[in-house]
Amino acid sequence: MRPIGAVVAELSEEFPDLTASKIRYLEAEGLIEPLRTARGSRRYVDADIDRLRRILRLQRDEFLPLSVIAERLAQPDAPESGVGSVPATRLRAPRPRRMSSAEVAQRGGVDAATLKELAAHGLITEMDSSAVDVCRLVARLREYGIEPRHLRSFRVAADREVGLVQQALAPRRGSTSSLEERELTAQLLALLLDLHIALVRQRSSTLEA
Amino acid sequence: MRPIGAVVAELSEEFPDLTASKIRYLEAEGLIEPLRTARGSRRYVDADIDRLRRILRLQRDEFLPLSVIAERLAQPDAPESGVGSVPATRLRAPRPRRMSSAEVAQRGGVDAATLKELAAHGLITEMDSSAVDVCRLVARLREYGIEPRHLRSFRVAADREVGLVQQALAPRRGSTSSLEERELTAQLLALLLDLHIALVRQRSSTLEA
DNA sequence: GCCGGCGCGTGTCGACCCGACCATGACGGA
DNA sequence: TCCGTCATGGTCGGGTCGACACGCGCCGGC
Repeated sequence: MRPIGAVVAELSEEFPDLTASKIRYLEAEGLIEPLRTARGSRRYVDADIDRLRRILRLQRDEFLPLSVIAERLAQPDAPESGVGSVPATRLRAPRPRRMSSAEVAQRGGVDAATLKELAAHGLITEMDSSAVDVCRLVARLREYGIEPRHLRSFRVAADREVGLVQQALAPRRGSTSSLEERELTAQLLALLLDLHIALVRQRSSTLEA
Repeated sequence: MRPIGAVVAELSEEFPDLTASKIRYLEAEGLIEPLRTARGSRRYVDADIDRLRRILRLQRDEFLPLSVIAERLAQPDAPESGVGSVPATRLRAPRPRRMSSAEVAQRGGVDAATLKELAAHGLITEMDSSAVDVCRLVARLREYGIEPRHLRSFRVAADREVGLVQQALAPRRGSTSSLEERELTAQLLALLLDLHIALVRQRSSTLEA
């Protein structure tokens, strides 16, 4: 239950260039709504401070624009860590362009032999921009001693992941537009990706101990 | 070796609202420097296109300001794939807190039975904040008819992924500080995660056709 | 009487878009 | 062959929008 000046003082440790002006602006943009005294003076409770702190961190650490921050705080879906949306857009956006093998190899920074190896292990099925990404990643993994043959299980995992989505959406087949279907596919894949991430994190944290 | 219009055409698939004006602006800001013909017309080679694509992805997917993008591209640390940093921070950041099963179930929005099922399938091994994430995701996947038993392969995939990292870093064991080691682990996991994403994308794009 | 708070207007910076105006090269018709 | 026109690309200056900083004049309380 503090006035705006106290809020600035309290948060100025973590955010030295926070000003009352900025806090008012955030309110004008609908990101916070503090209580008001009878005279119109703003009063902030602990929950407001917490929310404010989260907003400022998202700005400072992740450079998010306020509009995106607002969205993210509005959805209690994935409140901590709040990544979710990133794999979603990443999965949805780029519609791949077909290329020649030579182009893929060149852009991906690998030689023809490596490319053949990747195809043989099922890591590349289409020659397009996603294949270029795969090449680049494989090249970097090599620096750590990880070879394409070690990565076969990734192919299996990806196949299952996509297969699961296909299976889950099979009942709706035909009853929705193809646009909606693409959207649904992207959403489901994003969810599964988050699950994958969460599981890996769980494993790797036990690994540290 | 294409003029600016061709660049716009080529990239407008992935970035529909890309304009020549914007490309010129990015050049003015020092993010790209294409060749020039004798007459002064800009000419872009493949490397320029790749760099441009990375810049645009960082803008679209991570909302980074150009100044930060410039920095990031200047350092060859984790330049490729552009995503890397996101799973990296996601993987690195939250140090898990241990909780009771009841708390995990409550926070994750599932009942005790579901939690037991998840543990039985190996999807939850530790009762901590990552387990809460898993619960939430599973709950949402249920809306699509995907049950915990369908997700066993995810456990396997996560195990292999972490195992691979462990194996790859085994030779360096002891020769580096534990801090560096954690950093390396996070980097490698991020790379593998990107690979996973790229593979899934490749699969799902063939699925559409 | 001074300080903290209020709203309001104006200024700034980043990230662009757009229109004006000029140069070039390819074209089709007189 | 010459000429008009059109598509494409160049610079330059102004306009816009988001995200603020700052200063003003005005209040109310101690």
